Amino acid sequence: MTDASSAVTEALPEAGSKRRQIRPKAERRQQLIDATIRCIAQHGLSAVTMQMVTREAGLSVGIANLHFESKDNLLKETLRFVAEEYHGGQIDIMEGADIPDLGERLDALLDFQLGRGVTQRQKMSVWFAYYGEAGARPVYQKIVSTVDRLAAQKLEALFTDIIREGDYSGVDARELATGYSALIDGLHLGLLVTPRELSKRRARAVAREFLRRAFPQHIH
Amino acid sequence: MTDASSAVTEALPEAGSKRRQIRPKAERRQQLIDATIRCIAQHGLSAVTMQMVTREAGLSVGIANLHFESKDNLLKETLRFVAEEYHGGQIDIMEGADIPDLGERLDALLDFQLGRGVTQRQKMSVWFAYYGEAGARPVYQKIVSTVDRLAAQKLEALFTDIIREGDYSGVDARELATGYSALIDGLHLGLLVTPRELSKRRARAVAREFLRRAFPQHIH
DNA sequence: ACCCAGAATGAATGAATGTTCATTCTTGAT
DNA sequence: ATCAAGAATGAACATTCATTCATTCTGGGT
Repeated sequence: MTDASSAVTEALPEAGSKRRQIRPKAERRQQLIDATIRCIAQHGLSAVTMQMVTREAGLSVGIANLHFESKDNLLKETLRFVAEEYHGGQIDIMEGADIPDLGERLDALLDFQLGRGVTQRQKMSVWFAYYGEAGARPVYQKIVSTVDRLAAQKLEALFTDIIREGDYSGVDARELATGYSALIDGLHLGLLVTPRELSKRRARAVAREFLRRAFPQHIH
Repeated sequence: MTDASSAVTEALPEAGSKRRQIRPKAERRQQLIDATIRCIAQHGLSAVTMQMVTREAGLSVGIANLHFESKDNLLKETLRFVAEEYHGGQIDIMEGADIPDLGERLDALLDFQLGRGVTQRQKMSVWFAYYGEAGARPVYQKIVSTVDRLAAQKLEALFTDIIREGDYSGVDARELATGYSALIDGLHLGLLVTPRELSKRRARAVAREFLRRAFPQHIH
């Protein structure tokens, strides 16, 4: 994937560095997308303005319409980035030839899904902000559906392998994959909306228990 | 709870009935909340305007600020209504002395959670639109948390009873309740965002399988 | 040293939105 | 029949926001 941490060679944003910098298109795009993510997380999707985003990025308002054609497009591209980052990470692990043991691979998947990177408030906020609008905006539905379908297929394939290896009976890989995906989504929701009631530790325990119940030989 | 179907004695909205009607405060409030729900579902939370809502309700723009002080407040009260309707319905069933058999009570709960009333696109859209903003708006978090906590307690109590009755071992009621709640939330998300991939029928099958795995004697 | 393609800026513009309030209208009590 | 309380209206206002574009500035090529 593209490098998420964009501010590598960039000077510190402080110290009145008002000097205008010219950077390649791709870098500016990522810079604006990152700023958009932070703004959505902090203020909510419905409160995000172009001025807010460009100020967060340390740029002028005109630049956003230069690299993206409109606010709508910037939001769309931001969703695409988050969706691909999340699902791409999942898929990498599920395909993961680097982890031959299937049980360990499951563990790695769970770690990714409920670990530091994904469950950061920022990313979760963005994720569900778009879900909230998805009912009214087919564009968002399509973006999420596309990456989601691929991830679902990979998960089903992984479950199928595990079922074969463990000789589990009476288990439908497809149904189980649907359930597991829904469970993870629901736990993310809980972490976002009621962090007092649901700790990250407990969320992992719950997800792990779900897997253990289905694949007792592979988990623990 | 308050009567959700408000338009009982109201005349048909058609036929140029431009005559001004004076109605009690509570009725107008509900009328506006209902209109808000429809608007959020159709256009998305971030696109909802006061003009849109009042037109949908067949009223003038001034009326909204008469009964609610502001748009913010109208949205807040709408969330409160949806949250209480959903969680209230759940709690009624879980406490339900009218269904003595615990297995049947579980079934009734599942029917409610994934049945017609709740999974209507309208209600789901509203639900997740607010979840999306919850990260940035503590008010929303608080409203949802309050009702959510009570429902979680009732569910845990029900699971505890079932575990005792079925003599199930190695099952933690609290953890299982967290998992089941998360699963239902995740299935709602799936139904909203990827209705093509997840049918209502399959969502119910998945949830049912989760319960059957935990309480085999009580489900089927 | 010079130049210019195009990256970056931000004041200006016009459209949209939340809120107000002077006015009109309805209804139930007298 | 009359009246007052207050419910309902919608034009007007002030604000905010997305978008534009004339202008400025930068950095690599010559």
